[in-house]
Amino acid sequence: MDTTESNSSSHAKELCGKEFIGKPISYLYRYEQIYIGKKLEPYGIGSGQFPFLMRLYSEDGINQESLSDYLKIDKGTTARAIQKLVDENYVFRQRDERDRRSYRIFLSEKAKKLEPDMKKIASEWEDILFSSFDDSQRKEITNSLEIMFENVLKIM
Amino acid sequence: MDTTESNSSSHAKELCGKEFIGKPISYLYRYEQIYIGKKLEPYGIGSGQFPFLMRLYSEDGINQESLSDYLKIDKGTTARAIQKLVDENYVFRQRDERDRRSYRIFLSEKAKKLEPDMKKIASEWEDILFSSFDDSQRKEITNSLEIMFENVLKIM
DNA sequence: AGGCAATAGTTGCATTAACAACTATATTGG
DNA sequence: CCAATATAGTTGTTAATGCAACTATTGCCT
Repeated sequence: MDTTESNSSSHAKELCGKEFIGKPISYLYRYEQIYIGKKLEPYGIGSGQFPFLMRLYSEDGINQESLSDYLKIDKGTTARAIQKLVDENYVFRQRDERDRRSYRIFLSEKAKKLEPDMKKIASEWEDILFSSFDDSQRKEITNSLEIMFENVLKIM
Repeated sequence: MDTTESNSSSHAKELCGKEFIGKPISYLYRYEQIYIGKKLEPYGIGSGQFPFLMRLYSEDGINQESLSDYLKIDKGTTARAIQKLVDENYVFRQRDERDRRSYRIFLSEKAKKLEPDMKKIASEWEDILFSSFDDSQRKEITNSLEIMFENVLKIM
């Protein structure tokens, strides 16, 4: 990969010798979708529902707004993902009597039984990503990614 | 792919107390799409065309298969992205006379003039991601992400 | 030469996701 | 209390993307 790039700004210069960081991030996202999607096939759901399910394992009974806020996913996308989870009997909605605009989302028994399966899928994906790193590097990288996440949050 | 019980369950435990690595990766990908998409609006193209344009700045005249291979993006997606770039006069196709199945993709003068603009968009995004890191950490993180990319490549 | 597998590209279809406009409920300020 | 505003959720539209089926060309093998 020997490329000669013209660098007409100080910023462009940084990009010259190496990859754009967007490339591995895009790749890791897209292939996680494929990997998780395949693993979820036997369960009748898709990769788009996975983050919501994982979030509910941590905090059952929260509403769609909270899910959207936490995952930073559009509330329309959240509405449709939850609908699919309802259709497949992974969660059910319950009107919040304190605020009748919102629904609280609860895991079904079926979903609760599958929690170990779901967490195993997540951790196996992590094991692939980190297969060449030791636990200390793993922590370091995870931490760096979360800081980058915060850096973007600050300006969005 | 290693899916042994001991390995994954020990890591599944780690998943309990902290974030799934997929969360920041997904976020960084989705918000890059939004950020780049907005920056590209004045140019009449979308975030989906950006990686192809960037790749062509490094290696002009390659074919769609090479673009797909390098970016690890489906060839159907590549076909449609290149079509949009053709429609907006950023690139043109030229039949490869040595292999008439393929087209070589070349940057137009318009695209060449905009190379500094495009690289500036890319590097400004990187500056946001890395805003709390020094150059050495930046290199370290970039390198780690590329290794994770390779780790996934190995098994896909 | 003829046939068959591989390669390059296109297109239909499905999923994920953002954005915007909309409904319904809640809250706040006169 | 009512009007204006804010919040929770839904839905239509669009873009990016992967997969699979298809066409066309190439190259290999007997």
